[in-house]
Amino acid sequence: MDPWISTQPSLSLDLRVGLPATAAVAMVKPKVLVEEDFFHQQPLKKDPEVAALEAELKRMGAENRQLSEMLAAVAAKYEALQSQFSDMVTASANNGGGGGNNPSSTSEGGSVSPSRKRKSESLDDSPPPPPPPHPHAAPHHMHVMPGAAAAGYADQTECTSGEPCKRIREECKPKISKLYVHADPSDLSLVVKDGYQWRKYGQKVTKDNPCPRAYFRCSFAPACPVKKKVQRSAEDNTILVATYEGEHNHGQPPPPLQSAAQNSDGSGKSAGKPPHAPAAAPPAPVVPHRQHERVVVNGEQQAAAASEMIRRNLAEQMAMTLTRDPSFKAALVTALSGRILELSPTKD
DNA sequence: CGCGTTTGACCCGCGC
DNA sequence: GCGCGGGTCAAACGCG
Repeated sequence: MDPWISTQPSLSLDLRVGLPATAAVAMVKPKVLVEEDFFHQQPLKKDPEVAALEAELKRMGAENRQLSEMLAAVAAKYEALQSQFSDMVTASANNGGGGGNNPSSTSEGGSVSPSRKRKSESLDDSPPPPPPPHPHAAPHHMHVMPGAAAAGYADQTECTSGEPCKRIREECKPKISKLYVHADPSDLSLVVKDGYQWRKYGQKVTKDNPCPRAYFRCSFAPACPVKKKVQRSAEDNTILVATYEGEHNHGQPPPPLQSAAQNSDGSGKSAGKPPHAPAAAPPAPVVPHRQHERVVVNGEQQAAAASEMIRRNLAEQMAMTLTRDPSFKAALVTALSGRILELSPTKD
């Protein structure tokens, strides 16, 4: 993600307060160009007013440069923090993931096991098999909804003697993300096309929602621990809420060449045996919430979508960082007040 | 016949 | 301890 920042050498700040961050970042230079053209097209009216405006423009330009430097500093800080964060993530993946200090989810490695086996396993005193190395390759937090707990990177505290295991289980919960998909209300199939192959293993009517909830497991790789719950929104029947748990430990299945998006969800019967792709898991291929039953069908489009998401996230984070920076605020206030004073009718 | 879905039953955690 | 509700299992069923 950082490459995008580095490709923006001079994010000349165009102080458009109130606009979305993405827009503010996207349109930088045009305004300056227009103003320059404005001056160039009126060279004859070189009266004091124009001179004053020119001086003001120079002043603004200087401020612009200053703000750009501040922005660069913020971006550098962001990069540093980002790399620090990824280091921590990889470190924790190496320590906790394979270290054997993983009290929950030990059953994920085996193809089967969960609850019912647990009883017989508890009778059997054989220790649970060591968990497979947790991939954690690429956190796909992009489409994690703010309310959805992304507990994947919760600090992996050990089970201290006094701590209730409940807490441990909570912290070691697989990463959860939510996806909102717009679907035809007449379509009763709880199908969310996200590019992976899913096998339905259950359906249940829950208390708070008359619409049934469907349970899916990733059927692309036998050992893939990812599960998915799909349920229509109680408020809006046209919205499917897909809740993903865990991370894929395999690559995305190749898109079908023909009849794209027909079978991409695993709802199709002929799942077949897809070629194995043991590469590190890419982020779950999708999808800003509220896609309109639209599937990213090839890698290029996925890359583009992911890149777009990254840029958007980055822009939003930078905007947040900037708005939290008091010095940036001060500079902004100075610039704006200067501009307001300059435009005020009492000016003489 | 093989594979995926359906669906009723069971298990287990949690709150009271 | 008990009941409730969510999650999972597995036999039955359907389809190609």
